Amino acid sequence: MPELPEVETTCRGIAPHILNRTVQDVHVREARLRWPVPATLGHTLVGARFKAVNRRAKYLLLETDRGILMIHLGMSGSLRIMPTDTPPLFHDHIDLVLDDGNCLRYHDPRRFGSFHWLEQLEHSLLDHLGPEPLADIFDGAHMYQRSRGRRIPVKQFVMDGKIVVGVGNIYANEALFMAGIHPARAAGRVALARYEVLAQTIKTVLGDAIQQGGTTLRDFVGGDGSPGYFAQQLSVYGRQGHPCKACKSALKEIRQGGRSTVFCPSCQR
DNA sequence: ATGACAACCTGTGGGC
DNA sequence: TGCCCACAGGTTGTCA
Repeated sequence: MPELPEVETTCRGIAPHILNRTVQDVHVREARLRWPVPATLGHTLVGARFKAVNRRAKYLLLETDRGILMIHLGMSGSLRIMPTDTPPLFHDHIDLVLDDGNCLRYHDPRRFGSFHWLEQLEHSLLDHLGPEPLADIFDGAHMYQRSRGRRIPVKQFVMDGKIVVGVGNIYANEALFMAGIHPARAAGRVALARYEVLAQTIKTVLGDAIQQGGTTLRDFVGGDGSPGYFAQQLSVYGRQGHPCKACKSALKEIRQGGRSTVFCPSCQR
């Protein structure tokens, strides 16, 4: 489900509600996520106080005075703040009960998300991650340099977390459209100047989506339960067969790496 | 190293 | 109406 803007929206939404709160109790109703939720999570977390809420790639890093809770939302995960006595719904797998009558509740029908406990800010899943797309060190030169000699389609290249993190299927489609680059073009055959444009469109589309509270297609909700409003600004994703907003040509859909790609065959070369 | 693909899991929508 | 298949915002692991 969530790409970087949705994770960032969640991060900002829950932060004010959990900062300086202490975990009173932990309920794990379903431990079978992408990786098993540690059986000791409750023991470790009860009594811990949240000190900072950060994000790295699509991982949420909830820092406590004892260690760090690392959460990934997978395809269908969401985190919400609600009164502890709210009856859990189907697929509400985990509650972190706070000391103010609220809880942080994790909902995830497909169970592709994960909970990890870190003693230090160090984990194999965080190794080898590419730069943050909104950081200055991520630029066209970086993509250009990393793409030389590669035949992989540029769409799949920008979705590779070792190149740049956080760009999922929706925003990869949108950024390529904005940059006028054909998604099937080999990554190694995109010129530096075009990568400079692409780096900028990635930053723009992610930044705009964060401002809109993310994209809600089906079920994404932020920390307060409200949806994101970026879906209405999508130019290509989900608009196959509809007219290009720039040239009115019919948008085309193809499959790349098992994922849907939508683009304008006229504007994108 | 690279790239292709299966795997993890549930829900939904379209076609018949 | 009901059934079956394809597909959905992600990522890891395996294999050639």
